[in-house]
Amino acid sequence: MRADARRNLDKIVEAAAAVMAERGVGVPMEAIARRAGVGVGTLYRRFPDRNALIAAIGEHYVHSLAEALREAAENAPDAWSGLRGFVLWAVNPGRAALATALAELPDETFLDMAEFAVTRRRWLEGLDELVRRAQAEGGMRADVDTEDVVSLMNLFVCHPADLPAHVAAQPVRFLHLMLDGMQASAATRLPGDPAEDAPRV
Amino acid sequence: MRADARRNLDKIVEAAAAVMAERGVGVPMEAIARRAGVGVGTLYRRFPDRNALIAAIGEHYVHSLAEALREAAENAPDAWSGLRGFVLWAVNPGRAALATALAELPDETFLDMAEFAVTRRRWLEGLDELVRRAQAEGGMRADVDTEDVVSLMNLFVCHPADLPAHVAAQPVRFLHLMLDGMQASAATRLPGDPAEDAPRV
DNA sequence: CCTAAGCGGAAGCTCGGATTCCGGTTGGCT
DNA sequence: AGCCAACCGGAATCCGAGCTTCCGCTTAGG
Repeated sequence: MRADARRNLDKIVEAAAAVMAERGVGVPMEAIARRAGVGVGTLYRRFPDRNALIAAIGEHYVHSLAEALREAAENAPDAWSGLRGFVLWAVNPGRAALATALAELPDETFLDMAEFAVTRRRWLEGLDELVRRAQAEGGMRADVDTEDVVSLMNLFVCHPADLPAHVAAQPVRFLHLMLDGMQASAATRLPGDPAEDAPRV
Repeated sequence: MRADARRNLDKIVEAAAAVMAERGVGVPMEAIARRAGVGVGTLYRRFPDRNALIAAIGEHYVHSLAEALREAAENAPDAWSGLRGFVLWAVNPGRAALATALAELPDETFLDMAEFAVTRRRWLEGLDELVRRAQAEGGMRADVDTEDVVSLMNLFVCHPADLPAHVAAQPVRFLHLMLDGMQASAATRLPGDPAEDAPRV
């Protein structure tokens, strides 16, 4: 692989991550190419379709998530503030924002990316562990689960262009509100609790 | 206007509200026509473009919001639970969900709908009043404002199809989380507070 | 200096969705 | 009952955004 080709590849992945974070995963290929400063031809030579591109970005993304999570879990004074800090970091619009798109990608896309799947699973497990710990320590309400946390992240992260203007302007503000709602001290009864909402026979 | 034409008009508005609530404001005109059980031709005869349709729905919508707000404000035991009840009601996916689309409509659209603008303003004022009251009574944290509440509603309401699957499946759950975060008892420091975040000179 | 790898971006294609239009239908008045 | 203007449905047409290909030109690297 020639040196310039290599450089372009990096520029493309970086640009795609940025543009998709800004305008959603469905952004025109040409917009990505333009941002990367290359022609669409170059883009297509490297990535036969959008999914390949998403998968490539996802790989970077998940790695950085895993890294940040590890760091948060280790350095925070307690599990809940670690979790809070991690989510705030991860949703920063500057980071690539692809969790939902990744989740929706057909499995075939990852055929030759075994390592990626492993990292992803490990990340989810790490998050789950941190959540449980935060709950055990009493910082986080017990009726919220890991999947809720992931959804919360996705809510702000996946289609920034479609968010109401005020939310898009300061997503961090709303993130704080949500996180505050996840605190143990905020707990009210949440719907969807199987024990409570089961149909009475 | 012939009686059947009148009936169709109502069916169209109702269908459009439902379909847009489900699939976003950009949903194909044909989908609306199908749901209403009429041909696209009929749709276009009544509403020259999408905006006219949105405005028509918006009128209904705002009226029902205003009504619900009034009721909540009067009947709830305290302002905060009234506000909470109102938001939970308003975000119910069964209701028309158009606030964002309405806000983004060009002003020309409302040229011959003076009454609508009035209702809308009055609704906003009522909401604002309820918020202030909830804060004064100590039920709601003071660093959240009316605009935040509106944005929160929009967040769940505007493009349901684009929400992460888990959120879409039980939006009420996330709504509760957000509302819990708005309770006075949940308050942590929120970013975006001008007094605190002003650049230090 | 040579050549194969690599590049850019115009051209053509696809397809979802908007919009038109007209032959057939029907409400409602006489 | 009979008439006709209002109204309807939906096939046909139009349109443009975005995808994908392809080839003549450029350049890295030996």
